[in-house]
Amino acid sequence: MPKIGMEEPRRRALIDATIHEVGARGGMDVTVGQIARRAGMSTALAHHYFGNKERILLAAMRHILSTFGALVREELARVETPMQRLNAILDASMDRRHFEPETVAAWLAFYVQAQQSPEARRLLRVYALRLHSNLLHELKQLTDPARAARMAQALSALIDGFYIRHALQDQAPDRDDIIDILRDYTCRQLTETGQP
Amino acid sequence: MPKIGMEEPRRRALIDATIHEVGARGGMDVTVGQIARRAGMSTALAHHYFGNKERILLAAMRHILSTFGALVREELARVETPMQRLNAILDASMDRRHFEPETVAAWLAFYVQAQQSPEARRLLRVYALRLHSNLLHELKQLTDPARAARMAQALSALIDGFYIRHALQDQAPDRDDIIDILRDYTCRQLTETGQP
Amino acid sequence: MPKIGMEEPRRRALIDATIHEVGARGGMDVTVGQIARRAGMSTALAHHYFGNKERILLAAMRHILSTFGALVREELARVETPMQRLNAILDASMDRRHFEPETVAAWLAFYVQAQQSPEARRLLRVYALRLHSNLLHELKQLTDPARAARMAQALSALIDGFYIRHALQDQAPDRDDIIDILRDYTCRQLTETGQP
Amino acid sequence: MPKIGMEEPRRRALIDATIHEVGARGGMDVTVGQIARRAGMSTALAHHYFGNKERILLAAMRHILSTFGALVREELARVETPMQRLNAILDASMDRRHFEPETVAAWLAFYVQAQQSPEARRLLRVYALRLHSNLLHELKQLTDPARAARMAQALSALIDGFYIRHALQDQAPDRDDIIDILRDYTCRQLTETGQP
DNA sequence: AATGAATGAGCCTTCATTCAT
DNA sequence: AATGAATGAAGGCTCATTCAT
Repeated sequence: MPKIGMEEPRRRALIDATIHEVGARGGMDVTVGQIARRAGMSTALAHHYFGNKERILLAAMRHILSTFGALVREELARVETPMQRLNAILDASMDRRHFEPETVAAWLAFYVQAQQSPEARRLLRVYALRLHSNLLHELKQLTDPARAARMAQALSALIDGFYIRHALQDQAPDRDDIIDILRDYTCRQLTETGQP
Repeated sequence: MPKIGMEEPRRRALIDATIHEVGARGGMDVTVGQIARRAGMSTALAHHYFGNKERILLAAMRHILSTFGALVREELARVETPMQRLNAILDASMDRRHFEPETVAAWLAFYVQAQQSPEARRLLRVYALRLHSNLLHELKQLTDPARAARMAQALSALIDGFYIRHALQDQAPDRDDIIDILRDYTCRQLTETGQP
Repeated sequence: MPKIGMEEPRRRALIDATIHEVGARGGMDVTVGQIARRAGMSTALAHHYFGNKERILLAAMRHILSTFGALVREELARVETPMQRLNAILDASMDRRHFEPETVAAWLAFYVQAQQSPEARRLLRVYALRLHSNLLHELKQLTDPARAARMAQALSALIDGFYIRHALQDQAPDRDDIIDILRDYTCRQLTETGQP
Repeated sequence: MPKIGMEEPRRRALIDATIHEVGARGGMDVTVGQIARRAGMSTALAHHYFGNKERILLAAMRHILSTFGALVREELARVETPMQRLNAILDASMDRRHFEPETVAAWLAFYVQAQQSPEARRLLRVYALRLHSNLLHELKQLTDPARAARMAQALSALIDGFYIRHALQDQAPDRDDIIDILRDYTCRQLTETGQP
């Protein structure tokens, strides 16, 4: 009985399965078979919908990044002042949902994948750039352009750094401590005390 | 051509080849064949010396981490005051040699590998712990324990964060800018303008 | 050419090919490639249906043993008296079909395999036990329990002994002579001329 | 320090190691490396002494068979009458030394090997022939030629059959029971009670 | 006499991908 | 829409054998 309009749910199921599987295995060395099985279909169908493995992986990556982007946008929509908006970005970046082990592992795996796949690289650049420009936009209203730029870079690095560390080390600070550190950093940078 | 005492040079050649190959391909999905070919020997010989692929990979990882550790120790040996030593750690962490594209790629790949291989995980933890305790040791002499702890975590994250970003994004700040940011961060943290 | 329901014929083809190949080569050192080629398919498909080499070999062994068992049962169904049934077992054991060189070689190879594979050992034990209990059941109705037991053991050993010798030596007696010897043995044992 | 006159002990060590290794692993799939290691030398040396693997295996087989032959000869030297000599052959064939698990396994493995290697086949034929003619020689003095021939075949088969069964099945009768069965068989055959 | 070094060939197994139904 | 069938290609690993010392 040929079902109709199955394309969307099937694609979703495959993307979800990919993220779970990549996360569970902790790397990109997942097989189409594993993904398809978890998604409850045959490998042939997976290929039917995505053409090849790389495209499945890219779709999953795109999904993770767009989820992240949506979350930031959502948080930003709620607040007004630059300082609030800055904090909103940081909060969103540290949202609990990103810290689910599977997501973290998938994220890290995609980082590596990006070195081999130009398209993955492009996607990651888009994410990095957007985070950077989001931060920069708010920071520019809070301090001079040079410092704003430097802070945006530092905050981005902190976010990625904590993220990656969280993926591997039990001794990494937990989410609340991280937010404290980020707030403390911005706070001190914005407090005008010229370095002697 | 001497036919004895080949073990050491062969192992070295394989380790170097592994790092280059992992770096060049940007991931752990290198074959023993590729490594062996680059090291100028047969795959059988590679297996003869290391037993299996994982052990080759781990040896390469161990080499990278110990190189990193040696560099830090070397820099630390040159200076005296806590502040100098702190800067020495940061400088060493940002040493140009770590930023050769192949090394960066290998480093990143090892991070992923660590999620699958307990031994890789252990190695990475050792590195992270050592960096952290090195930083902490100096920071404790410069500020109160709570802030020292927080700073050590932040600096570790910044280092890893910049490192990972450097691996992927052209727009990542260059080494000198990174050092500026790290210095600026520590400087501001250590300048007593306490938040109430 | 129908593309569904291929599993059964494929498995059969692989089992047959295994027996032929093991028989032709005279040992278990057959490769999956050889088996698959003879069965007219790729090695990948062989693995698809059986999982791994050992399972292919075990399936072949199981097939040989169950063929043997079926033959005995078939012969037994035809006759009535204990003596007839005893002879039926001996006849079936010496059936021409078991003496095809390939089957003999495969049989022998399985005996060796049994020393390494617990499952193979189990299968062979089941065969030996069944033969023994079949013999014993009839013999008990023809003589006292002690002698029945001893005869069952002797006949089993004779069957296996002739079988193995047939596999290797041209000078081994042929099937009819073997049957004569078996009959003569039972006959004399059952004729009451007790040793004092 | 080049040792001299090492050839003999080295060869012996390799032969012993082969038998142990084949017996321990229960098959001919032993590697030259395993044999050499157990014999306490390098694989290169093993090749130096025997040329190739097959020759090592054959030497081991030859050793087992000649040990068997020597034992029979030894036993035969001790007794006089045909009946005593017949029993001596049977006793020697069932000697405890043959039933050490390693020897049994090696024996069985050689049987299979014989299907692939003409030389192994030849060796085994020699053994079988010698056993047969030994038996025949004595039996001819105890009964008519036709029965003697038949008995020789039956006894050979019984010996091999019990041997092979012993290798695999716990339920096989032990050595003493086997000897009882063999004696009982000959006794009844030689007792003149014409079959009706 | 003895061995570490070295390799070519081969085997089992996996996997992405295609095809016919 | 969906899948079982099927495979080519490749990868990790083993091993008998050779060579130079």
